[in-house]
Amino acid sequence: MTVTIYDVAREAKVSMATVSRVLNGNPNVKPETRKKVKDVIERLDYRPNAVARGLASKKTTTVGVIIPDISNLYYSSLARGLDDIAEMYNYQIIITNTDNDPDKERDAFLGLISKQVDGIVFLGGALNEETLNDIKKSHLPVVICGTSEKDENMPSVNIDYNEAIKEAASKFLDGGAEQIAFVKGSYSEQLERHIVDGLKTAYSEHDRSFDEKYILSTGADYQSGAELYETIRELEADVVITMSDDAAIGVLHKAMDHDISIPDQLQVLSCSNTRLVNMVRPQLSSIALPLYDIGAVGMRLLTKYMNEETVEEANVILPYRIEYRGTTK
Amino acid sequence: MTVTIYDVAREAKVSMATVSRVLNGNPNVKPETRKKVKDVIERLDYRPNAVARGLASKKTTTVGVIIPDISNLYYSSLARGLDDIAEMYNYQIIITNTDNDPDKERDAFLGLISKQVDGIVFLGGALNEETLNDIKKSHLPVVICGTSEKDENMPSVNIDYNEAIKEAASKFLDGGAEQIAFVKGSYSEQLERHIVDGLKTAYSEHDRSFDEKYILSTGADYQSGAELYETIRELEADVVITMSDDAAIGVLHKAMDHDISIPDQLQVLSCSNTRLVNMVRPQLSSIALPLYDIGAVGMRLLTKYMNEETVEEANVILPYRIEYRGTTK
DNA sequence: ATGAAAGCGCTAACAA
DNA sequence: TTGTTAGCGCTTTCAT
Repeated sequence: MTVTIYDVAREAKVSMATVSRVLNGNPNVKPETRKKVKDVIERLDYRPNAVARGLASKKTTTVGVIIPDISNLYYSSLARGLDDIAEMYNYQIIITNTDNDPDKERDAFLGLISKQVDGIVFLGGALNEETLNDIKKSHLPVVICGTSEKDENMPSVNIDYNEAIKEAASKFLDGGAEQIAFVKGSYSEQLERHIVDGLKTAYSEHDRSFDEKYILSTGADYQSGAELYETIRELEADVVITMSDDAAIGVLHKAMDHDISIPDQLQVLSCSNTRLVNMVRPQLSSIALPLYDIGAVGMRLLTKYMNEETVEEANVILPYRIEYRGTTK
Repeated sequence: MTVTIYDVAREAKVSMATVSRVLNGNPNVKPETRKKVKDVIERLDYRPNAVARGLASKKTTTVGVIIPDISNLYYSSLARGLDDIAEMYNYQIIITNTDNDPDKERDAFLGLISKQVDGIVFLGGALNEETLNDIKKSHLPVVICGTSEKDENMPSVNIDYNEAIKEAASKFLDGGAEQIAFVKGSYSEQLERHIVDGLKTAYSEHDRSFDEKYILSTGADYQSGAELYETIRELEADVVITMSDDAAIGVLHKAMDHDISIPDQLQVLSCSNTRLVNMVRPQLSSIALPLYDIGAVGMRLLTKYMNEETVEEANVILPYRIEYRGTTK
């Protein structure tokens, strides 16, 4: 049979309360009692049952992670940052993939609730309205990483997309770019709005106006990018900015297949900077999002909420860098 | 306050036992009672507390996943397959990264045990001896995916590495290759042995013998591959087989930087076939491991153990394909 | 078909 | 400093 706190108490000739105290580092235990108990714990190879603990204390030391697709480098990089910090604070993470499907998202959320997680991190993708309401009703600590939701009043970690895109677009425009096309993935509307705003600002600062027909919509994968190339050519854009690295590489390769010279005839900039960027030739220019850090900071932020520490800033903005490589002039 | 099974019982004017029965689909409930209870559940928006359930039933419907690094495409592809099947069977997964560090691995395992997971999947990497013993002692269902451990008597899902490498090597040798170098990552010794066996068999079938100095050791990342190129050149190998796609691409790019013509002067074959293979030019030839399927089948296998179904074959071998693309003749 | 009651293994008042 | 005891919210015999 499995050894319980009761066995330890009996062997150490103390009450289970005392064992519980040494387990939880409660200072109100005489050092010699503590030692005695620890010895028995060691001898019996006793390990506390986290489930029982969770039931009694209403804390499970697990946090739920809702993520579109863990096999996507963008999200898994965020997730890795999360997990490292979670581990540091002795939390474990339950991951659920949603493919950005609202139904799956909701199921994931309800599943996590029933598992009594202490908090939830929402990674990337679009948070749908209904889930958002569920979250609010649950009164659970929630942090959103790498995306924005509609009313931006939930704790979050991001970069300043608006500013990043503005900076990039300005530079292209300064360099004489004719027309910038922007390829969005399946991100949140809010995030998209920031980006379009950035684009518009850059244009207007150059006394031009950005036509929304240059906003292209597609999947975040290589194939989607490749398929989009035709549209880009028809639009006669000479710069493409994409959300995902994969899509950027799809565009890039397709363009090269058409003997378009990169970056002279077409410049490509992605917005992720996963390690894919170094694996193509020419190397992909990219807005470097500190993905790992976003995840890590997000988890740290969540621990603050879970421990009811005071949080100075609920909406953390992390710095970005624009890495100009071979696909830009 | 949160609504409990007791509230439902009271409102429905039945005992909590009956509520529990309808919750668990126990047939011994009069249809009209069932309906009454279900109505109340709906009305109160009652959701069972999985922690309490876990404590009472000794089943948590969560499985632990021990993985070297979730931000690695190889592992995250496995993980995605896992999670999809887990979801299908109503399990949730707790993921812990180990970086192949034995200490982290052990901590991860102990953490999962204390969380009372119903089973564990070990994904890739090397399973260290001590953890292996812990696992055996725990009597928990465990499945190993995408790697082999020493005594191959644990349930596992893999491809036939030996055969795959033999086939690939034979083809190179048939094509007049002078010397094949093999680049291993940080995989299990057992797996490595299969691969070296395959290599040796291929050589001996060509009346040659494989010299172990052509086995190169490095990390699984791009940079490691790039750094290895020098060694490969010194060894005068004209074929490189690597475990990871990243490393292969590193070798590839470095070789191209040295104006080595691919595949004429150097052929490169990786062993993963993650979606990176299409993102380099020339496209990377690769032994296609059905990563998603390995994860999915592994999870399915685990559910069988957890439900105490009979398992016909504990060591599943999935088919592989060799995709010859631009980096091989 | 339904209910009563005893746990599951722990935490957290409250007493002492 | 330590022990007693009452739960936490559910499942699961055992009666009825």
